[in-house]
Amino acid sequence: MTKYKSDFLNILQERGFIHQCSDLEALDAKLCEGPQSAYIGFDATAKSLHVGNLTGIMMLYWFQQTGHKPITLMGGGTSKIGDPSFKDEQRQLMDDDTINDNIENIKATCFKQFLKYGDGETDALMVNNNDWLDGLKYLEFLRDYGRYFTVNRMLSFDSVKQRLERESPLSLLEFNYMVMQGYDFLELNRRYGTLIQMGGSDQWGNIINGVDLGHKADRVQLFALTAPLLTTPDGKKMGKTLNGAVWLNANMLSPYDYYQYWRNVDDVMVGTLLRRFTILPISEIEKLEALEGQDINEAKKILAFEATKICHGEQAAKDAEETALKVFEQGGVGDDLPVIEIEQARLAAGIELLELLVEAGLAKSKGEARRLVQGGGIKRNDEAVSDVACNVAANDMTADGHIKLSAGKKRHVLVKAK
RNA sequence: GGAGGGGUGGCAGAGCGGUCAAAUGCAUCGGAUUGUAACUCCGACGUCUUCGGACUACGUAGGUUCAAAUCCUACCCCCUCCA
Repeated sequence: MTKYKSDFLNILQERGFIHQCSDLEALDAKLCEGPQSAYIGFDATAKSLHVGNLTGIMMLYWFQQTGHKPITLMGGGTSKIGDPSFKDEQRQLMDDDTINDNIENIKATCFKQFLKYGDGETDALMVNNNDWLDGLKYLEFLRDYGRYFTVNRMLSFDSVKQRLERESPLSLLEFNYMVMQGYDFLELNRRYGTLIQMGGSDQWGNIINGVDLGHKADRVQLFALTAPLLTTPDGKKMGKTLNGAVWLNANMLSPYDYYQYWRNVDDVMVGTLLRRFTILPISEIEKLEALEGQDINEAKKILAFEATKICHGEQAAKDAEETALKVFEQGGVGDDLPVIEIEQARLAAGIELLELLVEAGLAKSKGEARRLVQGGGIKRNDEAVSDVACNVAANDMTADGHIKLSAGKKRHVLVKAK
């Protein structure tokens, strides 16, 4: 294993964050000179980031921990046009208020746990590229910076090449994204002396554009540092649950579900994930990685706990862990299970099971609920239900004052009276 | 601008007048197995349903037919070749 002089690169190396770097040696030296600043760009199109963004956040975390200044760049300007890479979905134009609201939410629920913001030398900084992109003048921009981008070179980037090979259309707008991202880098360097941009390996081309631009326009050496993109063993992007993305915002995904996401990860991923998304000492991670067979569950519990703890706090992680223990190892219920409240009167009268399943969010439609029952996937108070037409009523209440409904082995909802 | 090919379910991709709610694969969800994993096997997979059916769907809008994803017309979009 290569040994670096800087703490930052050493940590990144041993935790598996280094994929490509424009000039590792020079960067290493630079990091030893004193506090540097590095940035990563994030999307501002939702109220929350998701686990797909976590790699970047952790890179910034370590960056700050090793005595440097992380900058979180929100793509407020670029969000206004919408990300064109999902060209099929009609992209709705987002207004400033929504975007700013998103940014505030993201800062409060996704960054604050990981990064310390402030005015100090190594305090994190939040910027919005709308600040400089919004006022750009097309002609001026083309004249001043457009000359540094050759189409020949832009065409050589993988992201572009793939699109051309697959014969899927690439709009000028999208083609311009890399130019704007490159410009962000230059701008940050001018404003804050930022020398480093990090990101996932898919961002390499975009980042390199900024590096080149810095070199050509201002004669500064900028650095690109990317992390390997995380994929599941079958090559898909990580971060999906039954309900969609794994959000970091507790209002969009409960800490318990967040915990469960990590708890249910593939065996082969555990080591990688522990290194990346926990801050446990490497020596401890190595011990966990050595576990085999059923014992891997222990490693997963620790992964889930640690990952939840960083994102949602220790108490939330403990609660999630406790609920998981009660539900899965003791077959009972826990406080963190989702609860749905039904009016006393309705409950007393009895509710059709299928209807209740839909209300509880365990099925999207009554048809689906029916199929679940027919397939033997529904349980009431841990007893399989086979009667499609049955009702749920007040007398199904357990002594604890709830009815436990389950769809499959992992989805449980508590029905309570209100 | 000219010639040709094509737009089908979350994706890929069959079907080319009735037996098509539409083959097959992937993805997804349940079940069995297990370790809240993976693999494998089985089942489900448009919406509603009094479980008999009903309704909505094959780019968009019309038309021909007892009957259309399938034929015709117009329009929109994509691709290839020529200019």
